[in-house]
Amino acid sequence: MDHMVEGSVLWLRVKILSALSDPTRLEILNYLAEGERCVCEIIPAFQRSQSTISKHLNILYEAGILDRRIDGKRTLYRIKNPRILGLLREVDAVALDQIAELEDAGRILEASIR
Amino acid sequence: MDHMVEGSVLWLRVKILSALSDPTRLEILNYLAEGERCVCEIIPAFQRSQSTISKHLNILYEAGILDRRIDGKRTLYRIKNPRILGLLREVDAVALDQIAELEDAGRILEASIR
DNA sequence: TCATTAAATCGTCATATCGCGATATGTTTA
DNA sequence: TAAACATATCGCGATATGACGATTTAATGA
Repeated sequence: MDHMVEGSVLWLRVKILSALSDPTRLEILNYLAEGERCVCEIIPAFQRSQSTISKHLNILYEAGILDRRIDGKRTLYRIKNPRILGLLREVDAVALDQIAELEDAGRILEASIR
Repeated sequence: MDHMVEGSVLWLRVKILSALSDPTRLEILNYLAEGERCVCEIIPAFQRSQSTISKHLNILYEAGILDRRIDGKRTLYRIKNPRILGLLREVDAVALDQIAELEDAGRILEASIR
């Protein structure tokens, strides 16, 4: 990410994809798919420290994936662009294709043993 | 990626997204969208060393994104699942939404100055 | 105003990633 | 079989990332 111009489409693509390529952040997005939640609700939902969750939320925010608003002493986060959920479903589709392929290979192997 | 079970859907999702979250690899995929190419063609198309390109290709291969076949002394790589191209288009759509949003903000700012 | 609560930020480890040159492996060709 | 070619792999330095506890910032409420 060094030779890239900040704000270029390639740079944005990488920023979005990097933000998504972490298991905790994917689970947070899954959790937020239900709707807006405050940090105080998100923290207990995951086995991570407050500072870790806060950092993950900020990464998703900086990548333009989450939006946030402050309400009193709480901060509420929500998915900014619902298109991101479609994107994640596409990732799932690719992952499921890979699993199906493995299962096929397994069946063929089993059949060849018998 | 520590508490995850290898082969789980979450693990696969992260593996796919991590493989995609690098500018060189995104450009390689863009290049391979045209069709199968040998490593000897891919290397000169990018400002990276042979070993670096080879490693990037292997990461994409390990993530199940590319397929490869050996033909004589060359290795040919191609996109395995065309669905990955749809996925990348979705990423672009999100990135373009973000650019559009920035441009809107710019227009509003400009108008407020005048 | 002082204590409490909520969240962000800082400092620091441990680990992962990217890049490169050097080297190893394998294939064709002379 | 030796030289040349194509690619993968190794080893290493520089930088990035993720995790945590401690600290800071900010708002509320007693």
